[in-house]
Amino acid sequence: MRILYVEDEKYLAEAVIHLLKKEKIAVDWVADGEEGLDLALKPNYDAVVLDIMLPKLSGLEILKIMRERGIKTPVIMLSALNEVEDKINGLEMGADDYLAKPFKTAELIARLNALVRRPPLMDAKVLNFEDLKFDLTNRTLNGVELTDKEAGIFEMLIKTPGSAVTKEQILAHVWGNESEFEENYVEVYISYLRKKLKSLKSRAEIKTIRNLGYKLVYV
Amino acid sequence: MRILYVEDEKYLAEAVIHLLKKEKIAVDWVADGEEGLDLALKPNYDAVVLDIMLPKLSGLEILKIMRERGIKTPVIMLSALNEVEDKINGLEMGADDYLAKPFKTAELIARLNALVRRPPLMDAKVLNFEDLKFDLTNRTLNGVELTDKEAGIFEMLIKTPGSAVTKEQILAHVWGNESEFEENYVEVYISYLRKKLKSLKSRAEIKTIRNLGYKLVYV
DNA sequence: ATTCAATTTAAAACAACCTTAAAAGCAACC
DNA sequence: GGTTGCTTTTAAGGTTGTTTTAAATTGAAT
Repeated sequence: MRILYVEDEKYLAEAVIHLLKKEKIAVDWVADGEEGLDLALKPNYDAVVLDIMLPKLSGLEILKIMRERGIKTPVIMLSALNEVEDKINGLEMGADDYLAKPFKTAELIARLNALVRRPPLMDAKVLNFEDLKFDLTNRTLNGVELTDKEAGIFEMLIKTPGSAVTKEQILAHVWGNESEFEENYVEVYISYLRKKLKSLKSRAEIKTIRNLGYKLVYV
Repeated sequence: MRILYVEDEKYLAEAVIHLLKKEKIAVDWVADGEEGLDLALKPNYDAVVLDIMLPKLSGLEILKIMRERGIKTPVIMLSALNEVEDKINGLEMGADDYLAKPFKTAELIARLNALVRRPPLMDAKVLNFEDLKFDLTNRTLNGVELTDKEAGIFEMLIKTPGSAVTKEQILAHVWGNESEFEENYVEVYISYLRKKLKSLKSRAEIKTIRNLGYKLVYV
């Protein structure tokens, strides 16, 4: 699960992020409303957590614009000390849940899981495509092991067989916010994945769509 | 058997825990409702014992949220002095049993055992995997003795042969609530277990899956 | 033909993991 | 009650596999 967390209190954010990571929840964190809005408008997240009091643009405004643009990503609002009015405003504007500060991170995790409708832990998932069987718990593809990043990318490809995934989506999902050389990361790992697919003698392969991205196809 | 016990009366809790330990029941104890909820939402327990009157979040609320989230761990409710209404509420909300305070710890033990459907004592359980025979009652693996922690970890591995167990799952199951250095505990004990497996000349071994966990495999 | 995107490789940097040993904790025994 | 022996925790250094970086090569499009 990947979420966007817009929060201006640095220390709080760091603490929360640390705990979310332990739950295998990847977090993109930004500290002001404008940046938050930019990221929230991209369809890269399973959920968005918005503080209300923020520099430049409040959480409520972000939410409002998101919904106006038709972005349906689930949103959890955070606000200090039970400001009831905010709560009402938030829920009316289309927030999916609400959490009063201070909150327990575990409570946030629980609500995130509920929102993303994923049972709290463990699910021995296996994804199939033609002659491929991708086991998420063991991170193996037809028996051969994949590394973290390989698995992250392959999961995206096999979940949308036939339709393309952009490099930006891959970067966002597997790496989060990063700096230089980003696109090459994906290229490198696509190369590794192709090598592994070939070693499996699978008839599936990763097809490049120039200037767009990649997709998994069956030849 | 591992249980979660949420109780704000410290001295009562200590007394009860002491007696449960004698029965080989491992107990995680927390004193307030919020912490209780956090832990109750994880699938780490064979049963949960909830006092009703608690700071921050009542036992009934914890139970309610647990069931909403689909957590099916058996729950025993505790409440002072036959508050009949609480009893009814509790059972309606999905509690599995109910005990009025003050109670005899032996009574609690009996109900826990009943709930976990395990005959009061003795069960000569033996888990097998390829050339390994792990005897839970005297904690021996092909004859060699394992310590508490070694056995706790090995049990998890041998119960899910072929699929990986994460360090977090191991920590939760074998240690419960803990603080610093946690991950290293697991690493140290995996190392000990490997040493013992080698001394047995078993063809089974513990495989590391980087960034994910461990699994038992046969070479 | 030239340019820009994508591929591939290999080395360096990094983080996860392993191992060991000593310290601390605990329980059994005299 | 202190000694003994065993388990668990703490800590640090070494090892290995993964990820990042970078640069050279290939391939597609105008």
